[in-house]
Amino acid sequence: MTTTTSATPPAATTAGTAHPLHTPVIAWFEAHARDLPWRRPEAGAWGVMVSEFMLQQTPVNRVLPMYEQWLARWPRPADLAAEPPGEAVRAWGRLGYPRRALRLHAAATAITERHGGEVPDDHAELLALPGVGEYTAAAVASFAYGRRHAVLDTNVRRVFARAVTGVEYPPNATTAAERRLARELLPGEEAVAARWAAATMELGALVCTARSPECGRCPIAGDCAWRAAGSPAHDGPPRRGQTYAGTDRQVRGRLLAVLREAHGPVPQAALDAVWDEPVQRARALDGLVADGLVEPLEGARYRLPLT
DNA sequence: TACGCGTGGCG
DNA sequence: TCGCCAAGCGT
Repeated sequence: MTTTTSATPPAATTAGTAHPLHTPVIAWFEAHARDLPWRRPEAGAWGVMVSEFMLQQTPVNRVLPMYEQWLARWPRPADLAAEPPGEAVRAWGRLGYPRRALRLHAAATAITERHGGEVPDDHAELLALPGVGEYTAAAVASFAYGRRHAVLDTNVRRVFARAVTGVEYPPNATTAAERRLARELLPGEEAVAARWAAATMELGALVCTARSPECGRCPIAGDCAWRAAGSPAHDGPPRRGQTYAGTDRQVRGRLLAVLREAHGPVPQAALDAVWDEPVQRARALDGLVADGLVEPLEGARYRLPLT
């Protein structure tokens, strides 16, 4: 829906890199892709970058309203860079992992200072920005600028693990073999490669999901190595779980929530009220300060960072 | 390499 | 109910 392609070329690629999965996956994408705001032309590269930061480990539905608020308030990198980092943290709301807000603010500052206010289109320059790793650099270059990069996120890794490798889940950490496979499967033609990147991600997000894949709706079910093997259950080390209850993360979340909602300096006593165990509470607060998410003031008071 | 880092919805 | 899961990054 995001483009008006007529007559999709037959998995056309430059070298001998055409692969039987290209055409059905891209055709499926043309028919079923969601109309997400960061996929519209008016989003621009900055919109794509903001969405990618927000989508790091956070579901689309929770990102949508925050994305709209951020783009309305800060339509260009320089607009965000002109405000204190604490404003980014406050506007992050309850999206989680608030260090992303700090890093997005720092990235906006770097873009303003080093790139004339324009999000760079070069993978290496993107990678040099705070909070931009291998995935995000490839995603911005591919989705915003149509460049040819293997985009390996959790969705794509799962699709490849199943369809090509024949296992239910990819390894815990991205391996060299996965990167090689992703490069090998990448269509040779730049515009097709960008389409493929978005299409494989969308297939993983909508059909080839982690918990209950809907193989009946999958355009490549007939070519899927995992199905051909009888959909064997995951075998190997357990997938990395995330602990939360009772951890420092939960304490940090509570402390930061108080600071987000306050608009002046917050006295120590207000922070002490959110967690009764003093050692853990102090450790969590120290961590927030060390991360730059909280600024300590004179007289045992705290606020979101002004610098 | 493995771990720490938020939050909330779903099966 | 509660563990799993969600477009990762930095160290």
